[in-house]
Amino acid sequence: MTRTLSNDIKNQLIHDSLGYLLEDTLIEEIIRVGQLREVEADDIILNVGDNMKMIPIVLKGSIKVSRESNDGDELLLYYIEGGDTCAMTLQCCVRNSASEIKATSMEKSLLLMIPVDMMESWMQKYKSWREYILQSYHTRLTELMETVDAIAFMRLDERLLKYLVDQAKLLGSLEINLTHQKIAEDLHSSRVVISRLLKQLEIKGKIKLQRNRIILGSI
DNA sequence: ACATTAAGTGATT
DNA sequence: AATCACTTAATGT
Repeated sequence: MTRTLSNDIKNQLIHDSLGYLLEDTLIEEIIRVGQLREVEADDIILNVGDNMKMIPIVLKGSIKVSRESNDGDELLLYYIEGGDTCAMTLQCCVRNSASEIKATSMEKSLLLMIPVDMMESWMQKYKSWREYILQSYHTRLTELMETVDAIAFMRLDERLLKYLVDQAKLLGSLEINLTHQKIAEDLHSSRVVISRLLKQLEIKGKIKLQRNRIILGSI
């Protein structure tokens, strides 16, 4: 939660990220009720079992959404980037049920929190809001299918490479600062296996390995 | 110098 | 592809 940013900056940010998507009167309402929230890298925004009463829209940065099993095993589902929101959160907000997913920030990010109560009235009032939400659902579903495909049809080494490339694209850097352990968690594999596959990728010249860091040759 | 954590390796299932 | 058990390397105090 931050109050340190001036309202001017807040308004500017909202206009920049959402202005071309949503009608002006709605933007004004968003500015009125939305709260900015700054998160650091690796902050947990939403955990499994949480009850959210605010819907986050990502203004800056990116969020990782993952599934978690009872015993703490994870699986990466998809990412959310600037200007986008998470449909799953929406659903669990409206039904006021516990979250099925976990959301973690990948980098220092800026979120705009919208109280759930606004949702329903906006759905009625604003065509652009309905379209925005629907579009969000669609995007999420498409991305989800892509991950399902990856899990079902790709070998783990292909999946790993895709993961690295996605990561690089998202954070806009060929240097990926992750441990093998973290990668193994996202892909729901084990560290040893990931280490070995990474070694193979290095031998093939696709990446360079350092401690806590992987450098991609190209995207 | 020592402890801690990340990464590498061989063997086994 | 996963797991175990162990080694080696890098890093923080």
